[in-house]
Amino acid sequence: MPSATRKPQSRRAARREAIRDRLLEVVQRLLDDGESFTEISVERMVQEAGMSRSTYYVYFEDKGDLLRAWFGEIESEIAAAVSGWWEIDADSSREDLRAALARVVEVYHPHAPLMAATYDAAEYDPSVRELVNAMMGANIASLRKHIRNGQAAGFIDPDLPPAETAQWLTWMAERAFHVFLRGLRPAQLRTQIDAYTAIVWNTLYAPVRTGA
Amino acid sequence: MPSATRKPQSRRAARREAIRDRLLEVVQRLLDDGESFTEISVERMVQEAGMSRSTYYVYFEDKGDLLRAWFGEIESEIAAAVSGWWEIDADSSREDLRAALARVVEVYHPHAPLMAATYDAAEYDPSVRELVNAMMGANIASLRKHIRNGQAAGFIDPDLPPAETAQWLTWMAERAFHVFLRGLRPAQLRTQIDAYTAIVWNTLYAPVRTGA
DNA sequence: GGTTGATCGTACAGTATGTCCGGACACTAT
DNA sequence: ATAGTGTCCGGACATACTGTACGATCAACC
Repeated sequence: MPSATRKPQSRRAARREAIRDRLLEVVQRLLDDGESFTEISVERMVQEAGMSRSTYYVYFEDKGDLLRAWFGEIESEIAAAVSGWWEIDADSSREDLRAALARVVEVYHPHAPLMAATYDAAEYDPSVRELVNAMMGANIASLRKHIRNGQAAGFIDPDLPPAETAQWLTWMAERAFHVFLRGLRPAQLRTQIDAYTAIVWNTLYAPVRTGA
Repeated sequence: MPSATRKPQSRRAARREAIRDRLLEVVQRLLDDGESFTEISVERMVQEAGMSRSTYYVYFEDKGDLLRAWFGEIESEIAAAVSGWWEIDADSSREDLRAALARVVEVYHPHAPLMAATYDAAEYDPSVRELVNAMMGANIASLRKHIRNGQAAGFIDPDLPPAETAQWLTWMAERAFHVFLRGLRPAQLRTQIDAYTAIVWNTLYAPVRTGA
């Protein structure tokens, strides 16, 4: 009998992580082959990972649980990358912005397929939807705050409506990351980052620079 | 017996349209209640429209066929609205741009729920996916051409990479229309159109104006 | 050698999709 | 009136996927 003090949860949690990673690898591969998460059945997933379906349901509540387990871990990594943007201020150059946005793209890029799967699953799985909405909400709120600060400090176009502009720009990035940056080779990202930088720079920061 | 010269297809086609509209009304209502198209079963749809499930399959191939039938008709309406944007040139004011974009938003807005459903169904229905990709591709190509023309004519920032910028801006609009403009009352659209105009104006046209 | 934990196979209920068919009903031409 | 035609309904069916349950198996470990 295992002692009551030795928590039995930790072994199980570790096992869950191992299985999760094994499955995510399979899912990633199937996604790269052009299938959507909705089209991938648990049976298929589990079979290609060499595991029985019943084992899956030992560790995961349902199909979406796999993505939820992954999302929780990745979220902070993304948030850390994005936070570099908020350090842009009156003293920053366009190159500084480019570096900050490039970092976001580069951190996001390897996770694009699974991220897209998560946004896909959000369409029919309410608990995934909640996660996704929370993340987007947080990102939008951060950018809105940055815009407000920048307007107060005079380095962001004062004519922009902060909340709405934050919404448009944040969702723009979301689509870009999931739809057309996905699958690009790192070298091909350069021009995409150029375009992203140009849009953000021209929209937010350029108007008050050329004017000054 | 109906004469062989009197095409029996026309009656059927008309009937199909009538049924399609009846069903789309139901779907629209369910979507407005916060459900996603994936979550709505044919059974439910058909039942709330007071029709049998077998009748549905007389007129439609599968679940996605309903959306495909609708999408074909609506596409040209959208395309017509967007084409106003391409008339912006060196002589146009920011107000002209705003009017053009406002028209796009206003034409799109009432169709937002069904459009979102179509983009949702694209995740698991390949033939819907094809339609959606074709439309986005066409829109992106139009904007890319506009950017190229504008750069040649000197009224659009020459530093922008045309293809990539077109991609980012087009997908930005897609998300906006489907995700957060959806459900807004017409009066609430004003500030959103302001933000949209500001982003497009600052990105494309403003840089070469303040500079000149 | 017996206990434990992890996994497997299988079976089951529930739900959805798409197909098929027989019957009911109305309209219409003869 | 009646037979043909178009339209719809209800139900049955095959298939597929989800999530749950349970007994069997196998390896590790005291």
